[in-house]
Amino acid sequence: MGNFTLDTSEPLVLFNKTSRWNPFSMVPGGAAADVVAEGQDNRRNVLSEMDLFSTRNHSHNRVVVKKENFLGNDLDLNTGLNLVTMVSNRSKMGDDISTTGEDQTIDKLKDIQNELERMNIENQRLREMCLQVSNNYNALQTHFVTLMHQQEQEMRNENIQNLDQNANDHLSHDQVSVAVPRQFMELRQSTHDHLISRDSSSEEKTIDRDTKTIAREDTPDSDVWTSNKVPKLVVPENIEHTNDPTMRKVRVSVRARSEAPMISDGCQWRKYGQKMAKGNPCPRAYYRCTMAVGCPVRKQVQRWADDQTILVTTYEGTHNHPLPPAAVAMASTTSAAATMLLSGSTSSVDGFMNSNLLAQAIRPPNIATISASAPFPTITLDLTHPPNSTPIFEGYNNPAASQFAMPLQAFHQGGSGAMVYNQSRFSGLHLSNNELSNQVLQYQQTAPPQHHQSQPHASFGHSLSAATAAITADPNFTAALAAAITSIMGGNGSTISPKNEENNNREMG
DNA sequence: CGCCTTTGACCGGCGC
DNA sequence: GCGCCGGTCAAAGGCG
Repeated sequence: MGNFTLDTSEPLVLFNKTSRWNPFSMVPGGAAADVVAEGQDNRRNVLSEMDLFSTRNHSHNRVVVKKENFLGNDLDLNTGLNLVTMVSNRSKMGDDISTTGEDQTIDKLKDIQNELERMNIENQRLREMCLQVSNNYNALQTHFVTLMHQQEQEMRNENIQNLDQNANDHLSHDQVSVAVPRQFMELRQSTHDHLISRDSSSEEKTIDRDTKTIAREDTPDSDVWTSNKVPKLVVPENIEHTNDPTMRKVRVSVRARSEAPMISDGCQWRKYGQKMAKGNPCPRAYYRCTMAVGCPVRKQVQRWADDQTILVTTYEGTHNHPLPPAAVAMASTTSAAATMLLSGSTSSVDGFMNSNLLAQAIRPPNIATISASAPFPTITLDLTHPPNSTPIFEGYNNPAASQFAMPLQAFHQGGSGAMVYNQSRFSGLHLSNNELSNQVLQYQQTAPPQHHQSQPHASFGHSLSAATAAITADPNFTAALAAAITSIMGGNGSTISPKNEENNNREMG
């Protein structure tokens, strides 16, 4: 696998149907072996392409020589350095070479030509596939960004309207989502009047932050993301850029069955602590996002006490920087869940999810736990009940596959479990199964569709899902293609780097 | 050298 | 006030 060189940038000259490949006519005037060996790039590339389909492990630099040996051995012709002389002599001597030998040679050459033509066709087909996948990826990315932009625009308009018209109104059910965190945190101790005043200030903050968000896209800060570490990043416009400490109090917990010590979510994390938590024999690891200086996002990773095959990842906070495409899915998921938790209203969930035609297709119940008994309001997405047996994010060696499959899997229905809804101290929330499901399905519509295309099918479907996810997640198309091929070929691996795996295995047991 | 993990110390909230 | 607990800090060391 690692030896593949898939160069589709140039037409394959010698494979071209219009130019028949003839080893004796490769170099007009003779000296075929010498000239080829000294390297005409086109020809060398062509021969390298041949190796792509060969079962033999050729080195690129030696291919030409091997070809020569091939002719020499199989056709019983001396094609060594004296090839010029041989060819020349043959043309002079004419009948010295037996006609049966020539026939055999011609037959074998024809076979080789046929083989090459088949390879050429196959190569063309692969190129078309690559092109199509690339186009699909670009189209989906554009669509996704467009939807996110629309959603942000809607939210901004809603904020402005509320600010203009409802400055002195009572809190309404459809309060702007970002205004809710403080509102929620103060519920138990604030009077109605307090809520009104706080809400107004929150709304002002919201608009102010929106302005900052827009400004940030044009600031030199974004230049950070032109580094070669992350070739291309997407500003998650649905994700609020805020350092508001109240937002950090909301947590989104993702529970997933995985042997991997840590689920790769596309972000860069630095571990800053580890503690033994009460009631759990497995240590809890603390990570902070290191993709930008001052990013407030934290996450905790811990195996579940009741079932240590289940990994619980708890996110807290909102990224204050653009995210790589691979991280957008998870960040969007957690952000939407957090906002949903805080707003308790479909109309205020970031414009993320409005009503949709698929709502009736929901096969409840989902798994999402909202807990107010924890120190901080927490919504838990339980991904341990995959719709079709094996969780998608396990068993694929490309992190990108898990990055995308994991959040999406939470939203695949198929009777995946029950939505546990605990409102104990949550009088302010209303969140029905239907609402969550509506939002969830809307998210599905905004996500690259190939993910759920793959769901109904078994192994190949999963492979395809992993492949398409990898391609979608990886801005480097070549790398993504390699990952995709690996996935299709059934590679195994972890969702994290070997180093991390080793370390985390030691830690997490 | 930069980035990461490790790990003991420290801090603040909470219950008794 | 004290102890427990969750969360964070920061120095030390490892790694590529």
